[in-house]
Amino acid sequence: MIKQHIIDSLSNIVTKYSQSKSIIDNFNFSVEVPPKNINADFASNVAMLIAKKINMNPKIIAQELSNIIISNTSEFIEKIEIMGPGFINLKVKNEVFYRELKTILRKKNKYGKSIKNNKCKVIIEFVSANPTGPLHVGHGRGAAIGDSISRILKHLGYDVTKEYYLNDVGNQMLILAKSVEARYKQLSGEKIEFSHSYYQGEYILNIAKCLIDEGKNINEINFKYEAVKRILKMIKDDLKDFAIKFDNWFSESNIVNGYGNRNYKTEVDKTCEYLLTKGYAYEKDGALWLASSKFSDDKDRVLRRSSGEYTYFASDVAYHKNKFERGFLKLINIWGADHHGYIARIKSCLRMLNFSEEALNIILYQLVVIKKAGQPLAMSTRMGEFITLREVLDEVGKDACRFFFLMRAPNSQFEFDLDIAKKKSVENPVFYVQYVNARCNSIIRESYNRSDIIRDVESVNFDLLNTEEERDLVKHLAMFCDILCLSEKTMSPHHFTIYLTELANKYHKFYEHCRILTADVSLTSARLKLIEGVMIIVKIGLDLLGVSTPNEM
RNA sequence: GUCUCCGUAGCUCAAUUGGAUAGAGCAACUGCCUUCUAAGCAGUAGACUGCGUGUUCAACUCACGCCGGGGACGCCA
Repeated sequence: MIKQHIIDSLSNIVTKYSQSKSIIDNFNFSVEVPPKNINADFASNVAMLIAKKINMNPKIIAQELSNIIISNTSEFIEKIEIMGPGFINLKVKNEVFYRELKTILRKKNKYGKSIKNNKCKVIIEFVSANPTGPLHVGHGRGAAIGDSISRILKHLGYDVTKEYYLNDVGNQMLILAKSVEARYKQLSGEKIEFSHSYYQGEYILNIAKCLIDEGKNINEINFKYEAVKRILKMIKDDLKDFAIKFDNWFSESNIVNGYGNRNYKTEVDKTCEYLLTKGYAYEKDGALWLASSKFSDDKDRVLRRSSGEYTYFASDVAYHKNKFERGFLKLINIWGADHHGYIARIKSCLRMLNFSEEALNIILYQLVVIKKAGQPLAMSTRMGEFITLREVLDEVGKDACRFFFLMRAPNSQFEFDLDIAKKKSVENPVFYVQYVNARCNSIIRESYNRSDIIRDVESVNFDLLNTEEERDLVKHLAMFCDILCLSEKTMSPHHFTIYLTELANKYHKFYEHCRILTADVSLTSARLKLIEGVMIIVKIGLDLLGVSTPNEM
């Protein structure tokens, strides 16, 4: 957390400085890594912000500030320069970075763990695909994002629960049951038409075949039960091979039908009653309406249909209420962008129920466009036209697939060109990063043939790591925790794929320029420690993405 | 029509949330393996950041308006 340390030190200085100018403002200034052409480790824009406030020349302010900085932070700042319109550029002493490297080596895979010291209970809900068909690539993206965010939050110290919300009630279940039943009858020789409103996918046919093979009488078969059971098995298998494990599977039928006792009021009953008594809901045309337009929604929504059945929306509201009641202080939902119109509705409802709407954090990911033979494919579960996650997993493997999904910010839509993914699988960026670990490992193994190496962290002379490549690499390692915090702030794991690719690039450069195993024992020992540090960070980083680190490639 | 997201190199995407000369990978071209893994490194080429106006010391980033693409607007889930 070198950057954070600099921010803290600067804050103190700025506060005193502005008091001397009788300004009250804590200036939301930045400390960033400057562009390559600038010979500094960090740069701050604080002088320009102050200058604007009191209408003075930013360079003069920068000069005054830097005098104070240099006399207060001499233990870690080596040099200050004022450049451009008034940037304060800081060169940090090498030993500061070496100290951070030592911390990495001491803490190993616990490095960066719980730096936020926040044990807040968080529930993150993702995938939640309807059990009417196998997972497609869109679900895969949501799965990769959700799982990676939970890993990041866990590493930061949060108490995270991963949950899958299972929509196992409603119309779609009826259609599913009928679809399987129709296929079953066709296979049994009945000449019936297969409605275009049924699920067209081949998996429906396969389920029907299985049922035939089991030889049960048609009257004994509960088609809905059999279909959901089998599809759920497919989904769970796919997730398992995608290295995703949920802590909890939450069934919508619990909310709608209760937990078994039919006479008992269900959660959705209670939620709707509450809204009714508070005047947030009203009856009209035989249906129960939510007055969501009084909040941030653009119109009112039906909670209970005139048929007496609850809408999906009603059970979803009760479900979110249930999450709060289970004691979660922070709710994260990973939704496909097609749900965006839903946010205003659910948030306005949470306010009516007296829950904090800020506690609900919804991350939308743009849908994946699949391209095959240069043509974008239309996706529709019902038509059976979709690329399954399974297909992509089989083609490119779990690691490449996850890394690929996580290279983009959730909010940017991207094209998944299947032909490229298949053909270029070996040149996927994930291998570039994994290769770092394989190369490091090979050297470490080789080093065990020598008895003169200094293995103790405290006895190694890190000052010997003084080439440009080494300093660059150590500096990049020291940025790890900042990326961790950034990923939390933006709720996006893609910063890590970028960070790791850059780290790999710096490592490979180092590898080309610096021979590690040489006759110089002190230098060899220091470089081996640097390699160990790289391996630790690559391992933690890839772990946060759910990608493995093979020792040999 | 209303809302929303996106538009950056030939392609797929970044840009530390307003910072300095906009970066990677793939594709193309040129070099580098009898020493720790060439799934690598070095180099060349490739960008009017869709268009326009504005805000300011500073705009890919913010505001407004166009153009183009995705998505959402059910008593479906």
